[in-house]
Amino acid sequence: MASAADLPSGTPHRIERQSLHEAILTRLRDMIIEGDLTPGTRINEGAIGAQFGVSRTPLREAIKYLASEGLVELVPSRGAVVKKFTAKEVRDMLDVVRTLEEHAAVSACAVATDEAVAGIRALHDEMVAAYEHGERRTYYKLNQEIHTRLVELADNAALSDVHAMLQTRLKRIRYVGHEGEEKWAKAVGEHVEMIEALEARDADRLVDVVHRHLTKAWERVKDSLET
Amino acid sequence: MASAADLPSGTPHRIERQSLHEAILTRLRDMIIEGDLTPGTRINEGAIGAQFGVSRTPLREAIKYLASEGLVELVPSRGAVVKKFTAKEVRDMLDVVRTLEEHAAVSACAVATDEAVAGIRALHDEMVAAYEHGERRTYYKLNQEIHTRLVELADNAALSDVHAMLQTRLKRIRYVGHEGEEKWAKAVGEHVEMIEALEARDADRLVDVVHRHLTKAWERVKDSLET
DNA sequence: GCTCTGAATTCTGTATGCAATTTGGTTTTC
DNA sequence: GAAAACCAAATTGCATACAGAATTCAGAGC
Repeated sequence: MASAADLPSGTPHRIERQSLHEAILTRLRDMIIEGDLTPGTRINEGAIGAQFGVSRTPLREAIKYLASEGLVELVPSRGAVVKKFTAKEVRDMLDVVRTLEEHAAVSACAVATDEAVAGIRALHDEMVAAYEHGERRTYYKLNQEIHTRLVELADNAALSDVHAMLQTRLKRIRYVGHEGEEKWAKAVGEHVEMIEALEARDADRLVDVVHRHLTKAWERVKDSLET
Repeated sequence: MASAADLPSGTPHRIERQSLHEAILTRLRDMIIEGDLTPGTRINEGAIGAQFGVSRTPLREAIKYLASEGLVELVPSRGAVVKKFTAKEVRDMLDVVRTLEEHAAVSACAVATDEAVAGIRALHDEMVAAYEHGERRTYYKLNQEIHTRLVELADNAALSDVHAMLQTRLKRIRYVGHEGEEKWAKAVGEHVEMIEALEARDADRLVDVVHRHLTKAWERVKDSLET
């Protein structure tokens, strides 16, 4: 740790050993997204706290944060429950995500630097490689990352914020939503169109592709919701 | 309170006496919005806790919730600081709000019930009355409420969520942004157009008005930000 | 056998206590 | 006189403690 003290005083990033409630937050969120805590489950503070080896205090703080993110619901005197989303709610979320990404697409074509676009191209190529090797998990992660990056290109913090929030709520659902081979192929095709439109800074075309891509995203997941 | 127990078992709203951290949350948020806690201020848990007459535990929980809402920033080992927004951030937020309200406008014209529209008309008339009496505070509150209701007409929970979040972040800024007489008059004029387009279910016109209204909203507040 | 009742248990909500880090001011040093 | 070093007070972060509400389960009554 001595090296940190040696750095010049105005260093951009500090050491910041993350606090416990922050670590718990990440872990809890992952548990919800990956399905360890299924929707409708009550979060037992004692049990989770024991499992994590922490007291209930920072755990409760993390839960409050998750509540504001919309991943859990706070029920008075009954603690927190993992939020269950109806098919309509998922559709509505995708609707908003689509609107946000379309908006981002327009801004991105206007302000994105070549380096930033090249960064997304790199991720895209990686993703296509993952697709060709049938690595769904890697594909999924890169896919998410590409959409996040596209929004970040717009250089609008508020836009990134709300997009990330909805993306987080949807992660669990889209994570489960494994599409069949031919649907998967089409999704990849749309992504190819996206990156091409972006590289050409063709806003109209990019908006169009994003629109189609997210409209289909709903079709891809909706079947897994009708239980 | 006995009447509650007598209600049939599946009653829509329970008694729900709100918990302390929830009450604190509302109070803290109001303090930030109304300027009692100015941007950049560190939130001293001991002091605020004493002022509210509560311990630090529920207070800290409320702070975590506010952090996720984006009203405060969590600095490791140094607590929470009231978030300071740059002019660009405000502009970006208004940009997203505009996009969201335009989207809401389209949906609203398609699915809104006559009663819901009538409800907004009532608020609108009240707001105009407040304007004519020069009651800026009442006007401001009704104005906010109308925009919230318009978004709610779209019947999209995610849309309402993210809109409310940005609206909350902007409240303090727009609260301060007192416009001059003629700008105020124009804002009211835009609102008249909005309610008329809505009552006519004229989506194109409504989108257009909303677009102009929120573009001007930026012009109305931007001067107060260049300090 | 089923429902209702009530005590025992579990769990949440809040307060308090303690260790570790930060902060502000004073002294020391060059 | 300015900067570095240090010490004391204040403050955050987390754990523990305790009261009150909710849940569970056993037994009584029908």
